[in-house]
Amino acid sequence: MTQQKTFDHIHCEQCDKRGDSIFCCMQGETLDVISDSKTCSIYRKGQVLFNEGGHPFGVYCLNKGKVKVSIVGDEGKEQIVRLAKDGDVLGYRSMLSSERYNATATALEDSQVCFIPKDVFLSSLKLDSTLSVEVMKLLSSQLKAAEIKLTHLAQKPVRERLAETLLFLKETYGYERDSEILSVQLSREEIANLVGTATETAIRLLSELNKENIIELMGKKIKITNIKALIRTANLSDY
Amino acid sequence: MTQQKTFDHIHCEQCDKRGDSIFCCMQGETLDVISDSKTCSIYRKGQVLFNEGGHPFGVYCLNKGKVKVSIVGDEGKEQIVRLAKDGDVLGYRSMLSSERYNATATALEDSQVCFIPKDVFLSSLKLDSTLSVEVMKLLSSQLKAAEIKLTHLAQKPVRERLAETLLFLKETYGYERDSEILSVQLSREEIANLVGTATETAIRLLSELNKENIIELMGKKIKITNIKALIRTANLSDY
DNA sequence: TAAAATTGCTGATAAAAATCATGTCTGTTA
DNA sequence: TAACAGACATGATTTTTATCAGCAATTTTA
Repeated sequence: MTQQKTFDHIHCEQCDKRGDSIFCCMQGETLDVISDSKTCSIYRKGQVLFNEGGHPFGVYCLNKGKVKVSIVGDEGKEQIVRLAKDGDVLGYRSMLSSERYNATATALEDSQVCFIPKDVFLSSLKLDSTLSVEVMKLLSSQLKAAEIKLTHLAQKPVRERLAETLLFLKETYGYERDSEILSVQLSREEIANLVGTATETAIRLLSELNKENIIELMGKKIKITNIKALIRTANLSDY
Repeated sequence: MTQQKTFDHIHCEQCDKRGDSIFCCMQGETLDVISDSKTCSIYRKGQVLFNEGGHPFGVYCLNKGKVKVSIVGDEGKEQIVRLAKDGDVLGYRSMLSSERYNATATALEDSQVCFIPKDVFLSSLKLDSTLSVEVMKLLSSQLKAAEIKLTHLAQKPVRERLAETLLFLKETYGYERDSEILSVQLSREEIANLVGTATETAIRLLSELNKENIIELMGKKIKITNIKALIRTANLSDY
């Protein structure tokens, strides 16, 4: 394993990302134990936090950065199942059920990641029932999201799913400051693997949306020029 | 609401389905409270346990029977996201996050269902940490299953997914006794909504598998005559 | 910085799947 | 039991999407 560069620890209590995370309701001693036992490192773009099939030794807390979580299908093709942002916790699921990882987590850009050892996390789970509740809520919302995504994959055409994916990227990571440019940069292949289609199809439909002045393509950067039209092409029942 | 027929309560401690359920590790007083507060009713085939959009008032424990859990897509088409069998618990997820149901649960055959009121379940969750752990494990495994299903929907052709679905039905509900006939009877439309395809496509591919002597169609009954060939057409990496 | 490799783009074609249309079979009900 | 509705089946057609191929642009690396 390559040596990870570390970054300055701050106490979890001071972490401004904690409010949105599963650690939001924790305090005092239990939080101290977690804070003291964590190690914080920087993952460069493309580096892997953990690998499908590997054994979990703890949970990863994304302090700052962007991470994709993906599964490799039977034909070797990547499917991105989730995107993680600041404050998100990764790799806890396999740990709960003492299984190997069934997904791979890869940094989409240079990211600061805290690692909490397995035994510390599990004992915190026993000691602090608010943590259990938060974990259950998180799992619930992820399950809900997965089932909706599954339904859309089964029922919606690629163009609608692509539009939906772009909106999802906006929801998740937002815009670059003072612009309508998405603040994630994904390759066309990654966009396709998020949408669930062939790379060429994704490229083609992106340039279609470009021609229709719904988005503007600037290399890897994507600007959403007409979000209303994008929502319309996503054809969502809610929104 | 129609009056449900009830069936004889037995104490949860005596329930032989409990071993496989999230209540497996519970005992003593906490289990008594659950057992005393539950109501047990019979849902006839086609009856709905709970509806997408409705408010959860408790959890459903399937004592005996078969239930489908489905989401209605934006175009009004049903997508079956899960199948429940004896011992499975339903509707706990929306309750945990105090949301409305985001799926509908419908009896596939006459089923005995126990209902545990919300407050009782939630307080048990606080009192008994083994229950929390089991809920987390259950959510984890369902999330894993959903992500795999999602990946297959994105990447595998319908024929493979249909074969996979038939194998899944066998895993979940097994055969009728002394035969290779699946013990669930679904309409062709339901099979299609499980596979994620058009009804005609499902019908066509079923009769293809029939012609190839991999399965045998007997009305709604499906006999798996060559499971090895079925596994091969499912084209799974594991298995 | 030049060469190589990867990524992005576009057109042509093929394959897969959905849709439309029609007819048959099944079970239900008047 | 006739007739009706609903489910099932199958053919024809259209639409959607994937695949293949070739080239341009960009990025990486020597």
